[in-house]
Amino acid sequence: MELPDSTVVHLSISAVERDTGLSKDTLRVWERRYGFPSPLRDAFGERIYPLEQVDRLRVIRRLMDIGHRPGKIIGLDIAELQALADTSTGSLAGNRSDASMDIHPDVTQLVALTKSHDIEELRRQLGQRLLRLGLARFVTELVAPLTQSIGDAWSRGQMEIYEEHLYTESMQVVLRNAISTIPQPGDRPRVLLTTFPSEPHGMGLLMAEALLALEGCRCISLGTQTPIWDIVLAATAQNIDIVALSFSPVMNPNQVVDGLNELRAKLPRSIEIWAGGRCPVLQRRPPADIRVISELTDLTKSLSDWRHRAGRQAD
Amino acid sequence: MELPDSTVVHLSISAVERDTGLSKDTLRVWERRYGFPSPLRDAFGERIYPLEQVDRLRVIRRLMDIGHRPGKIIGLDIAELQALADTSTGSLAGNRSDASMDIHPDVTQLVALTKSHDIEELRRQLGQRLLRLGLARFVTELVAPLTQSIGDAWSRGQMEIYEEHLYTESMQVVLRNAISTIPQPGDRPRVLLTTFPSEPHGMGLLMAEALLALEGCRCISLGTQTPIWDIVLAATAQNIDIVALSFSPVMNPNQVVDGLNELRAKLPRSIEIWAGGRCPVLQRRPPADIRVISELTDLTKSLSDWRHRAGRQAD
DNA sequence: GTCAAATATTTGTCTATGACAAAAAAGGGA
DNA sequence: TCCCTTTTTTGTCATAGACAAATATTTGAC
Repeated sequence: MELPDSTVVHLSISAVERDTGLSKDTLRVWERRYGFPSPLRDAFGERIYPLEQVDRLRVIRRLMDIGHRPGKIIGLDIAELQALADTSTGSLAGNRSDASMDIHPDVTQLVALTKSHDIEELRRQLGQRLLRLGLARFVTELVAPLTQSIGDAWSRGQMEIYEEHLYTESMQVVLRNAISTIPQPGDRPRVLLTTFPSEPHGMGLLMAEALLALEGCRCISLGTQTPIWDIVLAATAQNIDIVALSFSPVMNPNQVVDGLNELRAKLPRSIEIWAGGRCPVLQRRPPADIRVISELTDLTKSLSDWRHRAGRQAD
Repeated sequence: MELPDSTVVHLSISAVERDTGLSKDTLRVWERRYGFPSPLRDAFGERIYPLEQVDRLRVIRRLMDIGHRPGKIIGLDIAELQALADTSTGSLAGNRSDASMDIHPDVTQLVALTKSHDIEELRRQLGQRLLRLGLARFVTELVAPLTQSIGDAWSRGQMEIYEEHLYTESMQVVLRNAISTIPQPGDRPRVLLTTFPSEPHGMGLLMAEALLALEGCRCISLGTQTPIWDIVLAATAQNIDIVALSFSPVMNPNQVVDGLNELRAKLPRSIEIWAGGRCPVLQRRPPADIRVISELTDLTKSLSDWRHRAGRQAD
């Protein structure tokens, strides 16, 4: 894969923030404390980061997402970082000590297919698996582990972001299609699905929507990135029973906890908040009065619990 | 619509940044210069913003998006701001002086339907319109003006963000479904569709994808928010002819221009960049070597131009 | 009067450095 | 091994000054 030689070899601090997800404050304080990154300065005394350093920052960022601490890894060079990425799995950082639920051969095959960039074939294969398994099993047994494998591969540097985007786009098409064919949706509970403003990943929402709709829930999806106040407005206006939120490992832990607390404070107690997704902080510091859904399979359990409670209240 | 009384009446500076889209730097410098916002301080001396001020900031932000300048409007109170929002249309700030292409009655009806929150009916109506008009006319004559009307209504404060999300979600379902039924996609040009990392709106992409696919393009969509470097990687790996980007008015003008220049520098000259969307800066300062698509209808024109050029080169 | 060039103002983002709370790691005893 | 306390790490907040780029205003020519 031959790439064009870039005339722009340096990035401004805001470009680096955009490309690495590290805030300007963090970039500056790292420079002060650890001596890395060590950007050059332009004619105005402003930081300009060589591409090489930006790449290293990206790798560091990925390692931090799976539990490494900056102070320990920031001094390592690219090769050492890569070695670390290869050895460490997502099982650092308090991920539930799953026996990694032995990976289905289909999953490895589909990961490989994603990397081959043959989108048509990928989409065809996904459609075929969907038909074979049925939507519920397709979601729990294939989509969930596959999405996680893709995420793991990315964090190990074995997959580019754009490849993840290609996968996500294909899978979304398949899932949305399947969801829209679910015959007559039920009436209760009314579930509002969305993510916080800093969470752009929508796969979790689609998986949840599929399972909930199959169980007869009325799902109202706002898509991704809804401001907290608007979640409150939507929940009250739509007479919602449950607000379901999805979090990916990339989300800033503080934003997760602060956001959930803020939302809990603003929503009436009668509306439940369910938080799902592979986000470490949900396990480590689960906020009060929030139901944390660790596994997709817990969703149906939580749902029958809700129906049980709702039934008793109605009596 | 009765809302819960919130126990949390103050927000931290990062929460305000998240909810208003104004950077921390901007919030602090406004306070220094204009005396607004004027947050209280918590026990640690950190800013805490009353909800009332956050609301005012949101209105100010909306007015700025349509061309007002902060210095002129920051002193106004909520009522005056609202009055301003009602009078000013999107025609400030160098929007092409369209005669607003007299609004189709369907559009006003569908805007009203969106505000009524009857999603099922909205989706049904959209599906019906699609069948009646055909996909191409549906996109150019209905989706485009409707989406703009929704955006205008939002910037006038007549529509909440969550209502916009409900609309977007419904329309996306309809459009994606329609796109997936387009029979056999053509082969060339190969078009990569995506947005920059700070642009979460995906409607423009879907509209473009629909029109391009109808014209026989091979569309490869990465969804929204792809890092620039990954756009480059994807374009080269997928043997792309045209990278099509979509921009909404909310995007920061600097990020638009800087991003386009960066992308242009990193992509081989043989790959074209097409930039579309109702983003004022695209008209005011169009970057060099980028094709700006002002109107959706220009898309087919640009496409035949491309085919003409490609044909000549092949000779 | 209109239009273009020159000047002035506005505005966002950058700089630097210090401080501190919350999270994580390490230490100490049952 | 587990729990509680102390220490270290780390991100984010604070202040305040600077300046370029964008926008508005004035000047001068026609």
